[in-house]
Amino acid sequence: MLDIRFIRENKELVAAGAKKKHIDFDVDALLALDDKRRELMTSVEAKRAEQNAVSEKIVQTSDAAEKQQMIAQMKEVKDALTVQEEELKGILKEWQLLMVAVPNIPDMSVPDGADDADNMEIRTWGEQPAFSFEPKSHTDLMLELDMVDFDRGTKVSGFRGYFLKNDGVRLQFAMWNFVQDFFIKKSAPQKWTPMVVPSLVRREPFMGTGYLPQSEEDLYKTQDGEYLSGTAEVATMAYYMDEVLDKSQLPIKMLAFSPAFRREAGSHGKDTKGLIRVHEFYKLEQVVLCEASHAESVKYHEEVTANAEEIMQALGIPYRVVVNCGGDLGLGQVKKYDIEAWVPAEKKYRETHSASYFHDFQTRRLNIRYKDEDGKMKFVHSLNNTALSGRPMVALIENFQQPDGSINIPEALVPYMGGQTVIKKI
RNA sequence: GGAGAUGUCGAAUAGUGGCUGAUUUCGCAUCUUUGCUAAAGAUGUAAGCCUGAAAGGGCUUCGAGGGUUCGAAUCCCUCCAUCUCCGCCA
Repeated sequence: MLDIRFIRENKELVAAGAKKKHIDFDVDALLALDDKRRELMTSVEAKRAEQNAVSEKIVQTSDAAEKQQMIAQMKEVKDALTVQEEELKGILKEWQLLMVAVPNIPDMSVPDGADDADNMEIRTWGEQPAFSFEPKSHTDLMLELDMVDFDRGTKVSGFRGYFLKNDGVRLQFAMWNFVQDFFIKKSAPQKWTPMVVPSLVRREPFMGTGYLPQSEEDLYKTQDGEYLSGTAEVATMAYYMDEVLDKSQLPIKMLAFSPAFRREAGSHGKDTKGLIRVHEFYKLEQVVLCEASHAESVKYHEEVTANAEEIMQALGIPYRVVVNCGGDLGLGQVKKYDIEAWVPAEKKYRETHSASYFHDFQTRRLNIRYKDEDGKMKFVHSLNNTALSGRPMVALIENFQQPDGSINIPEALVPYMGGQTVIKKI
């Protein structure tokens, strides 16, 4: 959400931002409604002021007749007030709906474009492995090594269901532990706080982070009205919801682990095999809250991106970084980098990390503030990036496969695998 | 699942229809006194919105949302949270 006063004063900027994101939004319609809202509000408040003033007189008057007369007079004011309040309520509802639909303004450095095909590669790291044989997919490799069971996964859980097994489990846990230690070592000068956060989350945090109301169909919903979140970002961002932070606490860096659930409503035919696109997986997420400064946001955006790159480098997974174009940005995002790992069987880069910053778009909705030196309350800035999801393991398995179908363990993970250096058929 | 209790300004607390946007204590900030500290005293101590060049004025907020009333922290309803007891499950 943006500040209505900012929108009023910068309507061209807001309109241009929406256009760059390829989001239809009529700023003039919002501003017209806002004029109506303020006009009605002024009138309602004047009537309330009158009511308050006369109420005070009613108390002070001892003359019973005069009192009765004033009460009668106030009844009329109240009736008129009720009518206007109803009208205002309707307008406010409509206004709220438009307000949560206003897209945040993308950064100057975001390239133009309609969708992910227009994202711009800004750097690559690592060598795409040159295989002397036709590389297998992670699906085949894992099945042959008994690391996963999709058939029973589907039987038990339904479409896209899976069981991780044996070395699949050990490798996955090794990766969690490696990444967690990576951040613990990173915890100077500012501490990364490891957290395990809920996936079962109320509606408000989804509204606050910008996943609702726009993406309702992508979320699982319980019969009690909560939703299952697709990323730990939702609960982690809401941790400080409705709180006023001390400036000395900033930046707050959280490393949050949670299960992630995705309905994949719009991608029924895509990636139907393997672990690339599943309904349920686990995720470690970097979430940062910093002071309200563009420079700070940019600084930490680069930092959370660098963290993910360092992890990929330590694992030896070739990747590239793209800067997402306007059309591929979410409603609240100012700028986003995707890190995409090389997936040999597909001969493609596939997204493994998504680093974005939001300025105060999320924190305004979530009401997370701090008091600045000038004594003013400000909304903190927020940003996040994946630390590790299930996908890097897919890339790792395919990139490290050997002619005999075994998988070499990257050196960094060997200690986390109890000294094991290779996954092979026994 | 059943029964009951509670939710007030950073903390604790007063407050059962108008004189309460709200008592008191602590905390915190500034100032005074002081060789320094402590102690004492004085003053202040929310946020949001509307309006205004500003000064200022106004509105809203006592867990949240509705309702009753000319008027609600106070009465009624729903929800949320916490606590106690019972049941159920492990």
